[in-house]
Amino acid sequence: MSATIREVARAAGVSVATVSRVLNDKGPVREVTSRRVRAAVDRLRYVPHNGARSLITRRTNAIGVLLPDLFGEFFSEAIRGIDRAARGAGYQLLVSGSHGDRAQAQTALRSMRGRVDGLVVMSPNVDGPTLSANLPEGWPVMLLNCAVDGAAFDSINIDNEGGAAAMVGHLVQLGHRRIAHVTGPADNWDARERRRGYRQAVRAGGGEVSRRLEVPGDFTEESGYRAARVVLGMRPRPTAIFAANDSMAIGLLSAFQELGVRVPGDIAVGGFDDIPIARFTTPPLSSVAVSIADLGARAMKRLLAALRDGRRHVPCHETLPTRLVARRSSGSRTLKPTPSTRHSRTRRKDP
Amino acid sequence: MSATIREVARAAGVSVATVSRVLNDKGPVREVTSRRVRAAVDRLRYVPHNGARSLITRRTNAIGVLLPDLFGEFFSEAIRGIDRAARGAGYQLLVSGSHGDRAQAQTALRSMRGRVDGLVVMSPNVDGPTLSANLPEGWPVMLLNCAVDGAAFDSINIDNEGGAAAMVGHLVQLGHRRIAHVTGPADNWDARERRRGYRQAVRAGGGEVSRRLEVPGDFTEESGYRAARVVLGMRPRPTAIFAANDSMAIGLLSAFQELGVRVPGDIAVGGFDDIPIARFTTPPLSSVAVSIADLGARAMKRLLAALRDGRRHVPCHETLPTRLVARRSSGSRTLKPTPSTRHSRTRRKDP
DNA sequence: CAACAGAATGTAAACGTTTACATCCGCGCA
DNA sequence: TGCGCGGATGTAAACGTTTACATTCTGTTG
Repeated sequence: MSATIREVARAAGVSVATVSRVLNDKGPVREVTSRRVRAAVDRLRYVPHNGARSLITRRTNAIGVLLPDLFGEFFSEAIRGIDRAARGAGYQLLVSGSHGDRAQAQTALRSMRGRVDGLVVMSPNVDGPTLSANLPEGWPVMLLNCAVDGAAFDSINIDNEGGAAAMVGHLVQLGHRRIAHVTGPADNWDARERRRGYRQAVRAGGGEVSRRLEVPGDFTEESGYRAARVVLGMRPRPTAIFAANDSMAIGLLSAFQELGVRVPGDIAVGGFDDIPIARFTTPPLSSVAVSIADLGARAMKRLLAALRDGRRHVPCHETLPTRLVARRSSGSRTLKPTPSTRHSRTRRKDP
Repeated sequence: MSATIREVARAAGVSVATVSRVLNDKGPVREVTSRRVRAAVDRLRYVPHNGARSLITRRTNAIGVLLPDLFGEFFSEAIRGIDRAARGAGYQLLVSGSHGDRAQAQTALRSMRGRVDGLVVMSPNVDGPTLSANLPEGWPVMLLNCAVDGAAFDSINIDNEGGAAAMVGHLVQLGHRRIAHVTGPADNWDARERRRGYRQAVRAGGGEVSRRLEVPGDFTEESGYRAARVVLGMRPRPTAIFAANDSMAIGLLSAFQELGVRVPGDIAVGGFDDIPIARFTTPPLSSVAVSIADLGARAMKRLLAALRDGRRHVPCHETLPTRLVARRSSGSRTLKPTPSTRHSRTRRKDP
């Protein structure tokens, strides 16, 4: 199909070693020879075979990315950040999404062997031991927002608990004492952490702590939509709701709009993630900003550093801070932002 | 680092050929031998080296995906669809995003050699010839939503023109005759096609066709936000706007809300893409649905088929139909959808 | 018991690179 | 002239697999 280095060598009348030297400019080679080789390369449209090359160099210049799923803003942002950092360092991305069960994850992991130099793993619903059991020994791995089990791996986590506490604290400060919570999936680590932050902040603020105020959700808009009716049915009725993510908060807003319940007049709403659309909902949604793209980029940077350090790298753990973004849905009396700042962060280029 | 097949062979007291046979279960091997080999594999935690394997088998079981960018709903959906289909067939994805200029695209292309069996290319702002010049000869390639130049490659395109015409026709049917259009970037193929559909439908409906009704945008929410004021300044004022994508339409809605302009009462709004959030805006946004994930999945399926056919595959072109989704922003008098159907399509699992 | 078929296993040559080492050549210098 | 030196180039051995082919077993049959 494609030309090999041997054919190029023959065409240029030199040895394969010389061609290799020209291509990677290593070692001495005369100008005239170099030109002859380059001409042959162009003529034959030669492109080096990366598989063969990485077999001998023991470097692939690729990073494997394991994701539990490929839905929505969150993962697309994460990939974007990872890709940006990887590209900057000359690395490619081998992406693998949707690992429902253990077997799938294992298969994906195995297929990475010999194709990548390191791994970024992001799976909030897979526990650490499972992972480490399936991982080849001594691979550079960066855990992203996983339930870390210990010091075995490098990891970066979002400060879910702190962020949730900040949002709930914000609601408390606005005078709310009965604050409902729409939770995420029970097996999701982020969701559990956020609930912990919620409980802690409610307690700290002297609000009512009760399981009855916690409505189970699953991170989908629909579950938020349904949760709205549940919350409205509570007696006495909560004056605020903290949804474990923005998608569910949007579901809440949508339901309230339909039911004629005013936000934040009748009930205040807060979300988590600050997805781009949050500033465009009606009313604009108060949320907790986590720069997912930065999270990804940072993970990749640290992985690359670990790759450079080699065996003498020591794993470390990091928690990324969040930022409270108060908009109208929580009833905060912040100034109305100007259009330019309102939109500045949002860059979407898709048709 | 990791064990090799040779070490496994030695540990099991057999030859490498036997190990290989056990692992790929090809050729006859006694049950007892097989068990010994498997035990050694487990003990050494052996995982085959895919690079070496694909060097000799000439198959990588990976597909390269070239994207112009990694922003937003559109691309994440596309990747999702592609990934789903690829995974189903046992293929991995080598993703490469953000190819601003030609050189970057070429670099990305080159780095694919020897790592993938085929390519899915999606770049609405790169012309065909440029691409084909950089592509290794005879590679299976599927063009996604590109400005196809001819019969050289396989391609799948969205029916941008038809979709835009459907939306504008819908507005015409509701009585609108002065319909403004917020365009996409000038160099974007989708954007140009949508404008063509807009013009054609306006003409067909006996509406006013004029360059002055076309406001330049760039697919960002912000450009839609700015376009709102431009449109409101037109005299006589248009009674409807068709935005070339939903992001810009959302920008329009946001601006109108701020300015106290009622939608659809004072002005009707239509978008394109039917991104998940469209049904949650206020008012819900009328749009043109294109199943991006299906687009990706379909592309991958056809690529895999082409891979199977090998040399006797003939390239073919396909146009994917769109579906008009009339919601309240256009003022259509459709029944209010029930909650369940409203939400059914939206599945997001991100925190 | 010889011969043989077929199953089980081993040997070694690929695949397309990189690179340590060997070789060759021209040149300055004793 | 002979020698050493360093720059330019070639040779061949890796890298970790698969697989055609050769070889060795194990029964079965004449």
